[in-house]
Amino acid sequence: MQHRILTREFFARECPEVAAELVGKWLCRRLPDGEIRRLRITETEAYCGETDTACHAHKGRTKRTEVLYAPPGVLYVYLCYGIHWMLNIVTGEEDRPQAVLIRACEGADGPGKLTKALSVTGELNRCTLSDDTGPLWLEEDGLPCAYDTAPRVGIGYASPEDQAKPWRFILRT
DNA sequence: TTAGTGATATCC
DNA sequence: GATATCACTAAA
Repeated sequence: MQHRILTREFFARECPEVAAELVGKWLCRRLPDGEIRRLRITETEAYCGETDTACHAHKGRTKRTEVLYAPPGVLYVYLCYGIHWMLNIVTGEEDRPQAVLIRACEGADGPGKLTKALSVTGELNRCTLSDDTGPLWLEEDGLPCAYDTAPRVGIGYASPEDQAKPWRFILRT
């Protein structure tokens, strides 16, 4: 099976669309020691713009959320609860704060475990997704895959309408 | 169910 | 400067 590396164009669309299509793709990471690890994405969530009260950027641009306004294909990595790194990929046009949270991969259930398994830390924040010579990239295998949708989790602070949005995408196995 | 953990945002 | 919050996990 020929794998194709996802390019910038893939991420230059509305984030629910990108989040849905990322399910079943391969997250590829070159570890600091040079070892390459590839994991299939099983779960994503979309965080979509200033109008989405669940999105970090819904209150506007700050030092932390600035990276969400970057061009598509940029990584947004931040620390949660002082322990866990969260891995996001910026989508949509530049100046539109949208991102897809990679919630889980095959063999790494949960966003904190995922970044631990791939040695993803704040060092990768603001990095641009690259090809297979860089620290992190994505591949597709061309196989169609089915997914289920569900409301997002852990966003109790968002408005009821935004909490109800089916912007969580889970690989159907 | 709850403790742990530290950056960020929001208040003095 | 201080403190309240947080897109989580592991241990019990």
